[in-house]
Amino acid sequence: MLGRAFTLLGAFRPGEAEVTLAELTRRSGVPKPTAHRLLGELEEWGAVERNGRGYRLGLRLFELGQLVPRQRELQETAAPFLADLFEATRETVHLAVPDGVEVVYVQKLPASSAPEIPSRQGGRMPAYCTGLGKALLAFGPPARLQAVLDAGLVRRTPRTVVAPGLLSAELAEIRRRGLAEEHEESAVGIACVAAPVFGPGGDAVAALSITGWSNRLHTARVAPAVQTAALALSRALGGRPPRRAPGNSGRTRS
Amino acid sequence: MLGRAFTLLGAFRPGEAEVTLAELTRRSGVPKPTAHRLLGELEEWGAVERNGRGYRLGLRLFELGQLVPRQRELQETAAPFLADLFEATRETVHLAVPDGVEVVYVQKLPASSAPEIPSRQGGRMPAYCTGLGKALLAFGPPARLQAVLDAGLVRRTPRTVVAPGLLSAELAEIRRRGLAEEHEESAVGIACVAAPVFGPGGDAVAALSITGWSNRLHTARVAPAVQTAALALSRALGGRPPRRAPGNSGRTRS
DNA sequence: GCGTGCGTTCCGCTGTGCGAGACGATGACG
DNA sequence: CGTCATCGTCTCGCACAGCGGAACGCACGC
Repeated sequence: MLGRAFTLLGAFRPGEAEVTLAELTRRSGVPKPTAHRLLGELEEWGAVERNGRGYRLGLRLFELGQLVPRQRELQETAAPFLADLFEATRETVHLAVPDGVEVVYVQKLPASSAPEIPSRQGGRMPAYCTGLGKALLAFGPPARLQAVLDAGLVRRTPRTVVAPGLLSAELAEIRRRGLAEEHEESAVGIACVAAPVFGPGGDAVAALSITGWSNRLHTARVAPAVQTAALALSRALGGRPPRRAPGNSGRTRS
Repeated sequence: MLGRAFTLLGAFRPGEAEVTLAELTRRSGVPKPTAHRLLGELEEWGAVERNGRGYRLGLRLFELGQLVPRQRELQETAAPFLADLFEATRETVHLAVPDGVEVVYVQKLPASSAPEIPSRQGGRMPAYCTGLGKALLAFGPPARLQAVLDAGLVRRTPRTVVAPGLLSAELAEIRRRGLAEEHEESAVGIACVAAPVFGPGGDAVAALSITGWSNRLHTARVAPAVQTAALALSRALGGRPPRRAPGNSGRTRS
């Protein structure tokens, strides 16, 4: 029963004002009388709201969602750093956390001149083809990358990297630089610079980025600001970057 | 069963990292084996996450919460206006919507020099003793005010208005000015200026405010900025303020 | 060792959840 | 207008899903 209810909740889509009972039944496969009954209970609790024939997700879910520690703690600590980065660059700022083989956007500060970026606060994107995701893969536990490779790499644009060897090599380079870039791998016209944010455990627990038009974003110009903000946020979270392997010939950053 | 699950979800509190099964049982009254079973199902779905003996709300609820039309549509439209107001005043900015006899905070941009304000994004406060709530009562359907009066007015600070007649008179004044103020009615040391935000239907669908220390906030200085932002947001939402009653002797604002 | 509290599992039983079908309302179309 | 399709709402027999007291092993403090 609980699964059925959540299946119904999962049938609501971004950007929709309202959905009818019939449409929810079609999407979820829950029979109409059952869906009708469950929606009635969900409505009692505030998880859905009803307007005539239309249902929409209810405010109670927003309230619950704001209690989620994984986003709340991060968002509270990160807010000033993100605001600073937004003000310094005037480009769209993102903050995301890893979840399975994807990233979940915890915060998005959209720039007014921003391109149509397929990200959304509370939304998900595959990790392997986003700057944020690659930063998280490069500095996360190896099992995270393995899960991504096991799940398979799917081409989303002509520039998506779908060869496991190429991705691994890119992640190694990201580890050397401490920065990830994205050039139209997840969406045409979009570029991004992302840096990992470290928690007390030593792995990247989040990543933050600047996103803009690929033919306009000066990645070299914004990269130091992104990394600065990420390092500052890492410190505020009680984390710090891992030690560089001694044999690395990476450039000195002292 | 669904009610039980939601009761368990409702037992999580703001600011907690994790809660044990035993504590959830104590708070919710759901017997331990039942709670254990339900939490297991909630975990499968991502609504809760587990770490040893600790449970916490899961990312899936954050994702769902970000789909809620009532906050999403408002937040997307309001974000630039709120950011402008924050930058212009450098004080804490709030945006809230009405729900029953309370306001729910949709967005909060905290100022670094802000007092300890008992508000929280996704949190609730009574309407009758908050600037935001009073703005919503003054410009909302009369049934909303009636529900508040029926529920009763409870003193929270020495300055809380608990006489229905005084509250109604204050709301009439707010309707004349188009602005609400709060002086330590919800929390000691806190002052606030709030303005209603109108939707296409003519009633206030939200309110926005500036909040600060009561002995430091120049309400007269920030009030025009608050009202400007609220009127701009109203226009962006396809709404506008109601006509002034012809018999009113309020000051002309042409 | 003992006591307390924890999370996990079991299993008989019952009442809750289920949904095909029926029904009235609505809207589009000829 | 009549017909058809789709909508949301309700019914009710029944079976099985949900329930939770009790038991158990583990951890911790005295």
